[in-house]
Amino acid sequence: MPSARETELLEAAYRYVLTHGLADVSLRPLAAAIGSSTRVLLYLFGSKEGLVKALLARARADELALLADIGAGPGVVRRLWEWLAAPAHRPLLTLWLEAYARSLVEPDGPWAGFARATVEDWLEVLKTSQPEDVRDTADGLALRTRELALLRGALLDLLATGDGERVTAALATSLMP
Amino acid sequence: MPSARETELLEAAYRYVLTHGLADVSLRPLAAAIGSSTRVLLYLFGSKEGLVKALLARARADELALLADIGAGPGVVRRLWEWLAAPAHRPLLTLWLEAYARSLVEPDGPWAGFARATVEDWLEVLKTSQPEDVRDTADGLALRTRELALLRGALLDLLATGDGERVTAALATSLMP
DNA sequence: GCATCACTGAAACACTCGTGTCAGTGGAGG
DNA sequence: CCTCCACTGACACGAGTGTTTCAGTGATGC
Repeated sequence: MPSARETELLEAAYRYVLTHGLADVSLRPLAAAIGSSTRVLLYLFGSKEGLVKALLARARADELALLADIGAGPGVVRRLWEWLAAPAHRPLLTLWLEAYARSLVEPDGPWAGFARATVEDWLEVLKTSQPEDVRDTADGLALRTRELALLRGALLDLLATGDGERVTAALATSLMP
Repeated sequence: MPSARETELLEAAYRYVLTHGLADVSLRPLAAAIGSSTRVLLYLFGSKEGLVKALLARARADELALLADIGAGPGVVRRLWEWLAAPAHRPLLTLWLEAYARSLVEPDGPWAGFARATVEDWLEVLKTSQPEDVRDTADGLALRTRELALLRGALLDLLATGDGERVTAALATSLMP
């Protein structure tokens, strides 16, 4: 269990990487920005890898909190998209994509399994939102995989172009129950 | 116009980054792996940034060659997906995703505009594949944006899970003309 | 009062990084 | 032959990296 100071610094570091990216973060600038020192970060998190792992877990916690908040049932896709498209969430989602890509390129290290884990998290939510009688059928699996692909692909487009209008219009047919 | 030696080394470096990733490549290991030296890479490409830019352009050339090859007309989505799902193309696509994410995190530098550029490239291909009477309508734009999202989201899933069967099944309804 | 413990500061270590300097190669053209 | 020019090797420079060592703090609990 983390100490008070540890969660405090983790929170500050999390805010830092949301705007600076996680890929090429380095201890000294990070420590300076959050009013700490490399010595303390190393003391609390053991190593840089430990810190990155903690930050990734922190980001995942945000994601899981969202999924719990969204709930299940009809209209999930619409609610998920509304959340994804909100400008306030863009830094988090950019960070998410960064970690996703990284975990594919470098399957070892702190990133390991991140991409696969989020696919499964989301598929699970979509699954519990399906009517019971299709949940365990091949059609059900195909349908939620398709919904996930649509959301993620739309997100990619949105993050690159910022054109929320066009992308939301493209999803419109899926957003009507 | 690049010299013979330059394109030769670029090709070798391209093969290297396809397996090692582009994000944290460094000159010395790269030079050693392709039988060159940092001195020569710097001489030919001016700087590391120049080299990265050349590599990014090289990857994009692969992508554009594909798009030209696929052609236009009915069945594009199916043909595009067949190409995306081919295991042989996975390194290229992982590299593509890496560059995509990077260009969002770090809008300056050699990566600039990569994400936006590929969105436009692909939308263009999908557009010329649409029947003329919808090409310039709002519906046409929404439809191809949707197709692109589906393809890209499916690709994300595939790269993370490797589960080509499930993802292809999810796309099935879109793959039938 | 004293020991314990979480935390912190300063400085150093052993790297790796991109890049610059200076000196050559070898072959092609005059 | 001699000159030019694309290319290459060896090495050093300054900056930045994660990590370690050593030496403290200040508060808490006995």
